[in-house]
Amino acid sequence: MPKNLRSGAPKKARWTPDQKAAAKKGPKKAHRGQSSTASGGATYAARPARDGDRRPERTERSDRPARSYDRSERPARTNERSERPARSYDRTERSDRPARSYDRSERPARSYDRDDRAPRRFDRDDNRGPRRDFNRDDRPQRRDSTRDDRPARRYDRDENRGPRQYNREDRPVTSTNRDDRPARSFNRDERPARSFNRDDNRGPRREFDRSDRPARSFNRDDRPARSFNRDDRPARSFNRDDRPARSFNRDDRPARGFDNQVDPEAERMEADTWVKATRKSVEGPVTVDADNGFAGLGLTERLVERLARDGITTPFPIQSATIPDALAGKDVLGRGQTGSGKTLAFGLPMLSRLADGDKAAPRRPRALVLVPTRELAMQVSDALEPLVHVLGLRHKLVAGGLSYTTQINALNRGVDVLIATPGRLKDLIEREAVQLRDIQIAVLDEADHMADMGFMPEVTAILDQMPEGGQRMLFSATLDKGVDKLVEGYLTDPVTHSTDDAKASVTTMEHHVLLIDPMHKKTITAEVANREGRTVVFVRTKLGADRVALQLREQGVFAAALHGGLNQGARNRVLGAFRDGSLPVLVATDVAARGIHVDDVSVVLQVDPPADHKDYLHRSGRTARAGDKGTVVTLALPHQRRTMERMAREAGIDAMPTKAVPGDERLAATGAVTPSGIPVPEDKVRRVLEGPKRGGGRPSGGPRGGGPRGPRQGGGNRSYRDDRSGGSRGDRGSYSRAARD
DNA sequence: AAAAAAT
Repeated sequence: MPKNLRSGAPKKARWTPDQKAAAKKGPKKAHRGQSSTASGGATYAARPARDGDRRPERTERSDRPARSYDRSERPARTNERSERPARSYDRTERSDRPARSYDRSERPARSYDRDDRAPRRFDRDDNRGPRRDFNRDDRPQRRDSTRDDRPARRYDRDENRGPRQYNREDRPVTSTNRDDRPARSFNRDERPARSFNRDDNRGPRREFDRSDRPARSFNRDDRPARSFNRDDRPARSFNRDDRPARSFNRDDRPARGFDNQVDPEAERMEADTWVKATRKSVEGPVTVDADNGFAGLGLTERLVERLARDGITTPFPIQSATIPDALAGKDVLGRGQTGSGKTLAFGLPMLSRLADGDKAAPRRPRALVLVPTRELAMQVSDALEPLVHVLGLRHKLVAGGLSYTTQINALNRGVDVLIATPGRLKDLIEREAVQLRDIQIAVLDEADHMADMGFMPEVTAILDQMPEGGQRMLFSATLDKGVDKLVEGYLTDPVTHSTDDAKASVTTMEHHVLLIDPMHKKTITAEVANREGRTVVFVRTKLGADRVALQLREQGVFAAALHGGLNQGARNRVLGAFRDGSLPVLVATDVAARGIHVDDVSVVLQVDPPADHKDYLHRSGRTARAGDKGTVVTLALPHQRRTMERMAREAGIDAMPTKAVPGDERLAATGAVTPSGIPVPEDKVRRVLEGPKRGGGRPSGGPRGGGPRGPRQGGGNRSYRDDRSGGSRGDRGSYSRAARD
């Protein structure tokens, strides 16, 4: 019997010794005499028979014909099910009941069979064989054999017992078949007694069920209602709201829809960016001024000009340091946090070098940029887009959550620069959609993250596919063991350039570590997050992100979660809403800790402390970008104080933990405002985060539309990336600031 | 723990 996962304690505990005794003396027992638990009997006693109970029918076994007749008339199959105990009874091997559900799960068609059961019942009593034949249309061999095959069947049952329960719980497919499955399997597990009861005392068991589990009996009788309930389930409905396509996906495994479902919108947004960038690149003539800092670095003139068109004329330190060496084809080890301008630091020389060579052969890209998250990949792709284009090169973003087709097609046409996350790239390599033997330049961005245990095997597998002697550039915030290994294994005489020291060097950033009582965490989180401007709230887990976002909304702070458990479309929408200002608070896992660029994040609030000082710096790097001011607030529970002190030391920040309570002036000093307490209406959340309308809406969706794109679309595709062109910062283009990361 | 591929 599986452990009772949900309730924590076995239901058995509820039975008094008297009840147990009663159970043992139960009527059914009398003729069965082998109930393995007392539960059925006990519950039986507890509940009087109802009109709806099948008992009477059952009792009347003798008039089987009549019965089968009744059965056929019975609309709900469920009822029949409950009668099954009789069946198990026939089978000497009761113990195998679980096996039965196992079979079920294996036979999707089963639900259909169910409707057919009425006849089956009939058969059952008299002639087992026939009945069975009827039900199992799909098993020819069985059909002809009647009694002979019975043993075999039992055998199966026994064997499958364990598996079956397992399947029930875990298999999405199951739920797909039956609307009520999830609830059901749940219940099953909770009621150990049930399977036992089944055999012996059908009636009792049933009563037990009914009285004990109102919801269930309700659902059973009334299936439609149940499916309805399904929609109400929080986690689920959340997803649903996000993804118009979801109902469509429903047939798929939930996990899949949730995780890596290819989102058409994500695809379209990708295409959209491309169009926009292309349009921008053909605006009026530009002159490269004499004081253009990029002019003297040796880059192809077209690139310098293209940058100037977007007002980018002064290289960041890491750029001026790295570019000459990178242009010379040397291996480069760049140390610097995101925000220091890494994308252009490797992107410009890479493209400049590629500009001269032959075009890429089909499926054989010439350069590879490997990044740890999809968002980062998109950001890099966007940043390089205009530059790639101006050189007449081609690039492609290859990452999970996007369709294989476009990626494979692009690769077939030939791609010069591949921007990829490791998983999908490896997948495509295995599918022979791409090979890396022509890679001349490889870049590892956020290498310290890529060197994580989880990433490392894939990363090295990919690196091993590339020819030796190619140029490798590796950018990392730190040089710890993992990165060291990459450097030793894959870089040759690297030139190291570092702008900062993996320490907090940004002087415009303020750090606060607040020592708080656990009971105040929710309130304080809401206070700190509730302020003018954008706030990024970091939490440790995906579940935590959802939870904190919900709690914030309940307290009147408009927030939404961003994490890897969302499908790509939802990720894009959330990030887009945050970037365009319609969503003030982003609650994220570390998926957003690195590289993600959003302007004007005034506060980074770490509800859960980061894992280490590197993460601290990466997370805090979401604020105070490019000279802006920013505040980093970290909440620490008492037991986290020492860790936080150490981390602050390692990160080079000056912030001793100080106690804080809700309404603290210390919080107010950072701009915190006590939230209204009026929950943010869910439809507002939906409105802001919803995808393109389906059914009756514009064919290709809302404002991000797929229609002809004219200048009026200047603001364009906000949910895909930062696009503030035309704003106060001038028309610096899509890679204005993001590119400097 | 999260992220990164799905089947």
